[in-house]
Amino acid sequence: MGIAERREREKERRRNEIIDAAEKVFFAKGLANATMDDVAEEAELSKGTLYLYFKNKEELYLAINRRGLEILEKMFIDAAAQAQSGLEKVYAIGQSYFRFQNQYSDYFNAMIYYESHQIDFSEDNSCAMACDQQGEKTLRVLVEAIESGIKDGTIRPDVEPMKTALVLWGQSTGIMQICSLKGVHIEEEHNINPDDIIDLSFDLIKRALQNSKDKK
Amino acid sequence: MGIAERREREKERRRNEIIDAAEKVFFAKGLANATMDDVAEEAELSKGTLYLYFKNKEELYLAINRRGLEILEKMFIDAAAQAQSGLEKVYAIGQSYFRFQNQYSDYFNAMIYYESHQIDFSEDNSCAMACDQQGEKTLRVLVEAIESGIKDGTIRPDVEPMKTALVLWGQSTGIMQICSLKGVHIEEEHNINPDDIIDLSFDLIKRALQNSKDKK
DNA sequence: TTAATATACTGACTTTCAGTCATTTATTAT
DNA sequence: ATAATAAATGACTGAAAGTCAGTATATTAA
Repeated sequence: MGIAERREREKERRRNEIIDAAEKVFFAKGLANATMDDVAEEAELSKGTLYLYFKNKEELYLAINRRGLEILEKMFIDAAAQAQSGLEKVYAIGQSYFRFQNQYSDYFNAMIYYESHQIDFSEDNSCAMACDQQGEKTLRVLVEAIESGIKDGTIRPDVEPMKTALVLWGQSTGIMQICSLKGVHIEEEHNINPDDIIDLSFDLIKRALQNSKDKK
Repeated sequence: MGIAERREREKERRRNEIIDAAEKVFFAKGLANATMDDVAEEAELSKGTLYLYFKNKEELYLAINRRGLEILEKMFIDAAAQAQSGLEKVYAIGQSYFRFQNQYSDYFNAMIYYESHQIDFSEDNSCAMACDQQGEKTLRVLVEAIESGIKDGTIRPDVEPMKTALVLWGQSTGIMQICSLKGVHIEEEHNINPDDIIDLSFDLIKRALQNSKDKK
């Protein structure tokens, strides 16, 4: 009897429909200004039903963030595949992160939320845990790029891949967070193009990682 | 008649008392879990009075952040004064930022809030504007350290001080944000000490900035 | 076919809290 | 003393997250 299975599928579909609706509403109004009633209306469901599928507003928002992290992972994989050397892979991943921030700015905002709040990664916050896992997967692409760079000699052999990946992730996120939120302000105040800041950031990282003993 | 002046002084004192109370409450409970009624009680004032002194809850929190940025500026100045070369000054400023994050973690959390939210820097958000100005002052210490490094030859002459300062600020904030919020989690999951991540981050920055043509 | 059971959904209700404002209290000027 | 001004109050309002007793729909058993 496939009834239980069908029910499971329908439940999953409904769950995704709710996330779709939540994206529309949260992306249009911003998390703080959007209400669960707004989402319920967009999803053509009652508010109570939302809470059957998601523990609370934050969990729903984290479900959106998970989708963003999945997109980002794919972009990282593509970027790494395109590049030749390990160092170039790392650089290409950085560039793809930058593209993500531009093309999927709403998902990027969800990521800023995720990265700048104390999230409780416990059993009953399934979306938080899913974000954590997807984040690990996404980061692993960068770790592997660094490892390949050490192997092919383009990256200094004395860096620890995991630690370094965490540093690059944190640094890049920090830079793009500033440019995303305060970019206009920086432009007005200092006549500096935020994109230049991001370029410079990646340039500094490249210099810091490259193996000076690499034979060209 | 010094009555108006005395009134002004008393107003300023009361304002500071409110910020003191807000620090106690917000630092103990966190911004989201603290209420304006809590602050009012701690300040031994009615809630209405708080709104005579601060436009809203966010502005009050930003008043706290301004204090944090003032402390940070002093720490930057001290750090830079202690170091010899420009490059060392930059490194020392980074270290002092790290110390700030440890010693004043509550102020640092206020900074995370400030850096990760879309703040409206308009006329009638005086605390937001004050944060912006104080932020500029604090950043200027770093800009000057970079300039002195270019002058004394320890930092590559081809970096633009303001742009570079913004990059270092964003990168360092990003790293410390992660370590502050997800540090325990990183430690558990990867057996990596968050402090090592921060060390590595500063090491990479140093390598990226140093002038290879510097005669020792 | 119908009754019993299980599952999915609803929306009115509760609670909490930011922000307001008519009123009161305190201070200064006449 | 009294009027005028400034400072402070706290009950009230509106908004929104989250709950839950009740309704509707689908499935199974008799």
